[in-house]
Amino acid sequence: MTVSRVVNGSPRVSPATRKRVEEAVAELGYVPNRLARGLTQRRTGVIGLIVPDIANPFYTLLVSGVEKVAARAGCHVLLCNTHGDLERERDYLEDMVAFRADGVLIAPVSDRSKSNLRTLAQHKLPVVLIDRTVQGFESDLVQGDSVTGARRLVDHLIELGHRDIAMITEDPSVSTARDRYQGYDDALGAAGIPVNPEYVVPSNAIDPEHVRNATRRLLQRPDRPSAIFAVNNLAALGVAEAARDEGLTIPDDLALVCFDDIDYASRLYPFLTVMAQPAETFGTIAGQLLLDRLEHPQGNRTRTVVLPAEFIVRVSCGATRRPAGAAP
Amino acid sequence: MTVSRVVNGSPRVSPATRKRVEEAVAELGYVPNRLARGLTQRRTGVIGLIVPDIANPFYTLLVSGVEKVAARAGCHVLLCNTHGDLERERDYLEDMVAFRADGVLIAPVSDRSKSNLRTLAQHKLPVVLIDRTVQGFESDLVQGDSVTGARRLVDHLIELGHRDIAMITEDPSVSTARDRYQGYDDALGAAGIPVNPEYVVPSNAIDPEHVRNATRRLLQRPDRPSAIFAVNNLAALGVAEAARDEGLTIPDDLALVCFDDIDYASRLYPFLTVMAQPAETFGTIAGQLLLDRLEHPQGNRTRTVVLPAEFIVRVSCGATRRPAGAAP
DNA sequence: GTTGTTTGTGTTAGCGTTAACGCACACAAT
DNA sequence: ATTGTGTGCGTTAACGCTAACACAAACAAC
Repeated sequence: MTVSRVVNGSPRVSPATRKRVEEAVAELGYVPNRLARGLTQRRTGVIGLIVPDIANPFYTLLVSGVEKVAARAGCHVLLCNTHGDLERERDYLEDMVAFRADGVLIAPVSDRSKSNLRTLAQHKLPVVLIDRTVQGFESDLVQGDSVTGARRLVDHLIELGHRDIAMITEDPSVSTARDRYQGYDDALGAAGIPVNPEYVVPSNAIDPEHVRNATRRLLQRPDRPSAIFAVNNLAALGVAEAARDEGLTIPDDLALVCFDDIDYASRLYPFLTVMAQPAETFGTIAGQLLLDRLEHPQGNRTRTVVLPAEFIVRVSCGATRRPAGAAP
Repeated sequence: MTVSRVVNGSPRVSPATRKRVEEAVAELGYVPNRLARGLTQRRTGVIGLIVPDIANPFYTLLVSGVEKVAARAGCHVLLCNTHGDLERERDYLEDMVAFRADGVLIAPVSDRSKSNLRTLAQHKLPVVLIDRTVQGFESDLVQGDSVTGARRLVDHLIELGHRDIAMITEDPSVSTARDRYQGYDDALGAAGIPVNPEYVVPSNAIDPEHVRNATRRLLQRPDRPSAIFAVNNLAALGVAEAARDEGLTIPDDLALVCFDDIDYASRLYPFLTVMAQPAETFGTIAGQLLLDRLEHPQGNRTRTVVLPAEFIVRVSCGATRRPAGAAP
């Protein structure tokens, strides 16, 4: 018990005893067992972080942001990668309960994650949703403004003279895909361009190969579009590969814009015109919301933070002929 | 106890009892407490993963690989980001002991991580080093062949006619930096080119801004080099930015090669000539080594796996004028 | 009918902490 | 001298699980 008091810095220990304990701790290499501590305290200092794809630069930065605020608060991150798979998501969420994580940050697979999330609610684990909402599930939330962002991107294409604008999207059960389609639709509508259903290509945006194939088929059409709005960065990557496959040059033969930057790619060579979301900030804010809720568990009202995206014009949309001062 | 037997699938339970327990579990939403289980079993199913920079695409893919094999084995990953900071690394390692992680995968900061790692050895936590060795510390290890890879890259620059070849490197206490310098030195030596110490620029490769500034100074010299070998992908990124700052075009005014690909960047737009290491495989192999050691704790000999890198010629070295079929 | 063996279930103790309380001692106030 | 107030440290029990053993009942073997 006295050891516990020393380790936890309780003041009710005499300096002499404290010193003796500290010496013993140092000599024996004693490290307190946080499992045992978690059992008694009902607090583990672990938070779960669940994302569909760590390797997607958007989520990578998000993870990085979460880790940063967690570390600052003395918390640790259990990282889970669902690969967009609902079952894996369910298992991971149950695991978070089993490990008695203090809370969970999750970029859910889609609206169908709702039943998975109820497990958490049952066990009273605080949750913060990131990037994607889940219809019918209320909780703290950090998201971007997809409708406005998409509108802006497609408006830009229209201003450049494009009228045959396709969208590579993903399942409408994903809130961001829904919202971005809405922005696309709004932009076309405002310009008096009818939506061509053949130009709205559903795909699996988590997998660039899938996008690549879907886009190739689109580009092989006799009435192929002159511009493409990709629902996110990895979809844009698939489009770029498909264009190369088809011998088309971006932006000369095909304009391309998308949501989410691929920052290292853009810094290396400023190619993609994007709505860049502050991915790391998504993570830090979400982390703070969760930590805050851990400190004030009584707080009842759910909070929503909407982060603005930044419109960055580079080469792929065709607005500029080449990147300033760059190769090749 | 009977519940425990049902949950763990022990055969010594009657079907009737098993059914009753399962029904109760479902109805109550009971989820076994893994902290308590960890306490009795001395096994948590958690492995620690410690890297210097999650956001570096190399480590991101590595993390992804580790998570994949861990998940397959029913293990979970505690993710730690040291930002190349020795103290943070020490704290994290101690935390891994505190959480009674079953083992640790670590890409250490440098040779100076040795004392940090001894904490683990004391507590008999299995360790697998990834990417970087630590002088004087024996353990399982997964690494690339940096000497050969660097030699190949610099040989390539020499074949293209370059003689004024600089290297952006990092602290020689980092094994990969040491090895890659060795390859650079070997290549120049074999070509009879003396090493110009002014061309060997030490930098902090974890921070592209730092590299950028160091490279700008290098490029402002009257005898600026015609080619640069960057110790890794993020260093190359700093070089690319510095070149843009100085109004130089890559590869026309400056050739650039580096270790480690930035895969999404390269797929979007094939720019960098690199030695591409199989980053995800680093993670999966390391994970397998650790899991194997968890199953066979008696195993004594440490194992070393060396993974080959792939030499990929793209635009930045100047060997080709433009990427096949791509823009702009 | 005695002696094993197997099967299903219960009991006890212990994993390493800490919350909550207990108690001796010192020191001050009445 | 009595009462109160801290201070420093120890004891007990509990967190939720499982290893190890206990034991009754059923079933087989001699």
